[in-house]
Amino acid sequence: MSLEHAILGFLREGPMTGYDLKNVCFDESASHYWTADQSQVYRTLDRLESRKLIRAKRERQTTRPDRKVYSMTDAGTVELDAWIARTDPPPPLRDPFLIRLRFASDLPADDLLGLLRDRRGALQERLESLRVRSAEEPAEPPDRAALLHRLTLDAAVADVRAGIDWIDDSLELLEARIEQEDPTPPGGQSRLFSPTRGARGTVTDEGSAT
Amino acid sequence: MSLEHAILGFLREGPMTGYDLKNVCFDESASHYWTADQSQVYRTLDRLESRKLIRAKRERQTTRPDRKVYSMTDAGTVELDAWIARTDPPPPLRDPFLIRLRFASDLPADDLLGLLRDRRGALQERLESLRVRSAEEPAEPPDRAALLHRLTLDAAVADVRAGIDWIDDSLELLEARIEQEDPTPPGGQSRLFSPTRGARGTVTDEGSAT
DNA sequence: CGGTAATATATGTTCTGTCCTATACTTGTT
DNA sequence: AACAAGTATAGGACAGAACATATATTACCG
Repeated sequence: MSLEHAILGFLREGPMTGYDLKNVCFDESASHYWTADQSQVYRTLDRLESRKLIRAKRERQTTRPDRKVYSMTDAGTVELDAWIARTDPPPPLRDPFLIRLRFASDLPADDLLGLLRDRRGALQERLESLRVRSAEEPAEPPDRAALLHRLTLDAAVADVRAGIDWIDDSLELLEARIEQEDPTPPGGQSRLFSPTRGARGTVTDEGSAT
Repeated sequence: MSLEHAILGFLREGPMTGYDLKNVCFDESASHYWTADQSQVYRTLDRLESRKLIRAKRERQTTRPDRKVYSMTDAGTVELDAWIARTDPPPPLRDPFLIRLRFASDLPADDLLGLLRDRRGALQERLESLRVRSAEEPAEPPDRAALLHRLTLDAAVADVRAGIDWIDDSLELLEARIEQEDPTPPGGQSRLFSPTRGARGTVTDEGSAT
């Protein structure tokens, strides 16, 4: 359902081909909150067309293969507006990493901490790439649609940051607990230099304070 | 894959039936980071058994229908440990609400704000139920496994709070923008009493500061 | 001339997850 | 006696998504 309406949303802003939807809309514009496979896009377009929510116009091209330019119908606009006004519960958190963590109690202490640090690194990378994308957007959104797009980026950033902060808190709790369980640190190695965590601020205001 | 390993994880802590896995493990213990359908649990158990990662023992019961108690095999333990040590990228954010928001620019201002406020309410409810569940857990986790379980709860709480904070920021930005676009507030209704947002602290320290 | 990349669409297959229905036995309620 | 609720397992049907592969055209590069 969501993909259908995302496509309707994009098509309302202007006619487009399946190719553009995939490579421009989903890969470049919406990938931080929704992704879609190429095959999924084309099949969904077929379905939307057969339901008369969009309409296709085949275009002969001399320099490129033929393409089908889709545009909204009135029925499509109605359907989209109805869907947008709908309210349904926020999607539940669903993260394999938390399964791992939950059952990682038998891991050697270092591996356990390593698990968290790896995840932290991955989130940090994601945050950086979101920062880049954010920077590409106009600082002052020109219209309401641009502002809403900006808000979706903010949501993704907030999500990743929350993950990083949670990891930092978890690392602290775990390190304390591990020390308490085994009061003999292995050869001064674990406590003496700890590349564990940067200052919290570094995470929060994206590097400017490094 | 994840469900399989979640089941292996639970079974490592002790033999269990499909019924218990569904009603105790997934519905009560793990629901804040992973859920599973009843039919999915039983089918996954079948699959794990056929792959020799778990083993079933049929138990005749006089007072209740027969049940199959599953327990781990050595192969299952190996598989679980390997999976836990694996590192894969954090799941991308994937939220239909952000699709709605992104394409909601044509909505009347009040409806747009209503969309966000509704979502905020739903998240607040979720936060409350997490708070209740958190309170049921021992304040000081007795062992490492209990600590890890606690961390998963913290992750869920952090996730929901990030969502609420993001909404609050978004409401502020949107209200400013709407006012700027239409400098004539409709009959003093929108600005005079604004049930829009509680103090930020209220969200963060769960109601004690109401 | 051959290979790769970009443009453009389409289909087959598989997996995960959800919903629904069915079956069977026991206990407690009306 | 009928019915609901709890315990316990199972399977059909289907939607959404992921993965793989196929095909056609043109442009560019070595």
